[in-house]
Amino acid sequence: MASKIKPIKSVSLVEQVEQRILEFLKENRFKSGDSLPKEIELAENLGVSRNIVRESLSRLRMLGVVESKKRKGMIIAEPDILSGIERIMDPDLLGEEAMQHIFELRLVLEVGMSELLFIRKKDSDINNLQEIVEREANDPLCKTDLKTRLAYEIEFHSYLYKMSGNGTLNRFQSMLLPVFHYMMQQESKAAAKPVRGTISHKDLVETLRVGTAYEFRENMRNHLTPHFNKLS
Amino acid sequence: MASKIKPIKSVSLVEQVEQRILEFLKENRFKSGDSLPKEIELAENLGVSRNIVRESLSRLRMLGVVESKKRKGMIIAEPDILSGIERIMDPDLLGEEAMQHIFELRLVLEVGMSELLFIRKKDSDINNLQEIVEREANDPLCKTDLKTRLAYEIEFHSYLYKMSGNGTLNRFQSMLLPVFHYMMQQESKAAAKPVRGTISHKDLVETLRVGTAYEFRENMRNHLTPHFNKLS
DNA sequence: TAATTTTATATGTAGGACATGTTTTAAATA
DNA sequence: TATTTAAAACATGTCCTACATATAAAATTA
Repeated sequence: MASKIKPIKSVSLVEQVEQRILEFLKENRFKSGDSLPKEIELAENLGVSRNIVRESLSRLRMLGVVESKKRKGMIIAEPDILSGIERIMDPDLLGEEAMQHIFELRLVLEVGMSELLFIRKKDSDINNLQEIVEREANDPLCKTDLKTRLAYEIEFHSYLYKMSGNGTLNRFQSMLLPVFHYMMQQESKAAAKPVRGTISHKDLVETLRVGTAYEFRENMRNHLTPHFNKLS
Repeated sequence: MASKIKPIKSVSLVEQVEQRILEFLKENRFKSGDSLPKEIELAENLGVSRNIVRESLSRLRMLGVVESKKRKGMIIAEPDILSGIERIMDPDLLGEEAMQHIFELRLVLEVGMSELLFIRKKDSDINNLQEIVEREANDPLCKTDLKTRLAYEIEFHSYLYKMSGNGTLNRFQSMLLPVFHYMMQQESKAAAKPVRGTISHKDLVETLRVGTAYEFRENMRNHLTPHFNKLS
């Protein structure tokens, strides 16, 4: 066990101010649309320069907590929990461990998503999925070209996220794509055996149409078997 | 249908610079530990003031993409995909829709997580879970006090995330807690009938011990039934 | 009254100055 | 010479002032 020396509170001024402003907003139950004190007032009240306040606000602006208009000042907005992630979800920036975690997350989401799909599926959704599957089946490239197959794979699974009716989930999936791409490439390089589960996209659509959430969940688990087998 | 006038690219300088720096890092395959050009150089090369560069770097610093030391300059770090979310995951800041999405996300994760649990479970984990369950069963407060029951609920489910062996997932769950708390309070206020699934924590532990990932998944789905029933 | 112009103001951008704490270099001491 | 100590150099951190820009609000005009 490490005898960690001491963490000490050596957070930057900007970070402290950011926290103070966030606390201020929470404690005072600021609602979307309310207007914030202006930068100079914040700076004076906090006893720091306007620069520091601006850096803090810039961070909050990035997270979608506040929005600012030229003369009107700054107003509260509903933060976007994904905006921060969006910028850095890139294989060139993330570490191996993070990538692995995210890849696993995708598997977890798709298996766990079943219930939402059955609650919110519409006939048009099934038809659209059917159309994707047929296009995939009739595409001769699909047998030979890995890139083509990957494209259908993505199109199909992306549609499922959209069907979930959960916008956050849906956006999250679109961010996952680069990581997904990267991991698939690694896989195809390493093993050179693009094993596929015994359950196809076609089967999944059929289950969505006439099956149950429970069946779909297990079929999806089966469909993803090659990926699960890679875990340890 | 809206005839949206024009979005136009009216992004702030800070945002542009942030993007440019991120692109710069990606394109040049910067690795963790590499050092960035100094602020003044960035400012000169980009043709903006040092203030702008600093605001951009402040954002990247928040996301964990870079770290800075007094004289050494700034170095690349492995970004933390959750650091942005962490600050704003608060019922007082999030909107109703986001809260709903997050709550659903929790359900999806816990059902989908089963496979990871069975891949990574250890005997000590089972024993620890068993201990939690027994403590819960022997606590007389559990029958009457909703707060106590909620505490056990959280302790149990939190441990599952820890067991998943996925640090990202685990941290994410700890952030979810405030939202979870909030939603549970809303539920108990509205219906006043804390319905519980037919599968108890004890059952789940037993399934973890002697069952399969498939059984656990369905049992967890059952355990969460009251929450799923609230969805539409 | 309605349309137009002007004004006031809060944010956006720029650039200079100094503080702070490291790292390197140089000086001083043994 | 080797080691310790002090000085200088330097990048980030903080503060300040000034001005640009856009727009809500006020004043003016038709």
